[in-house]
Amino acid sequence: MKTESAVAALAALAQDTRLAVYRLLVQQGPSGMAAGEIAAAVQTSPATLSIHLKELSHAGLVSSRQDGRFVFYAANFDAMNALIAYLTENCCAADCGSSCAPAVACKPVGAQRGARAAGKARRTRT
Amino acid sequence: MKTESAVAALAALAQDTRLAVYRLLVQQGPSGMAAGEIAAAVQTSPATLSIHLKELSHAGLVSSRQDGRFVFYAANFDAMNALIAYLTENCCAADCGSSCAPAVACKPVGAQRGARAAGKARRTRT
DNA sequence: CAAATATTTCGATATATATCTAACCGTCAA
DNA sequence: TTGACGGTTAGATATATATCGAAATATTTG
Repeated sequence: MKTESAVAALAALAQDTRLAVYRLLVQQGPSGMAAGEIAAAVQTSPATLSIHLKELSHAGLVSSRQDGRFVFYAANFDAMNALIAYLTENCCAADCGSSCAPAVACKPVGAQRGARAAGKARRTRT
Repeated sequence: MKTESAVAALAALAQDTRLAVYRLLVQQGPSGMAAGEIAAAVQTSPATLSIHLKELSHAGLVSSRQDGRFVFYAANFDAMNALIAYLTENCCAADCGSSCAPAVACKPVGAQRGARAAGKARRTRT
């Protein structure tokens, strides 16, 4: 993981609303949640939420999938694991007396990955 | 962990210089590193670094310890673990088909926290 | 005490971002 | 097609923050 990506991911999470949204999506699991439902849950206007979701998405932390007129967002667990690995990389390498436990974060076991295919929505534009 | 603390920690890490400093300290382990040495390593002016260290410290991510005219900073591993736990809390709780691996981050095993580790980092660069 | 070194604080400026209202685009149902 | 709903984008404003140079504080040394 590049520094750039890590900073983007951390910045995306370093905001009340976005952090609440992300944690909500983490709890929702791979099936995700519709934008409107998220907005209601975190009590934000749709416009503001949309910008926040865009930032989380741009940082790679969430994926979106269109379903009819709804847009479902889901946490991207791989991104979180990569971020944690980056943060704890070479932990205590300079301290000869210490050894470190490996970094492992939350990961859906046997997740139905297919749900990630966001781009396959319906054709737009008549 | 409170949302407030998590946002503070994430915001502290969401910046190039601070992220570099934090990762450096993670690699240094419990013995830590003097402020001036850190400044040299990340190529920042002492004044700017001081502000960044203050922010990391205020967020609970690093601890400081004065040794003569040096101030040693070290990563606070507990804070990182708490943050990761917070981010992955109740992972996939709403998705009955999934189960999640526990969140475990980098942690010095059998860390000699207050021990002699400090002395060896004592390098004055005149 | 005075000088030197290590670090922090201060004042100022430039840039980034969070939020709002209003308008716009895409999908569904008569 | 029209109308309604879900979601996104645009423009504007207010606040926060990253950086720098200079001065201040603290500790060791002469």
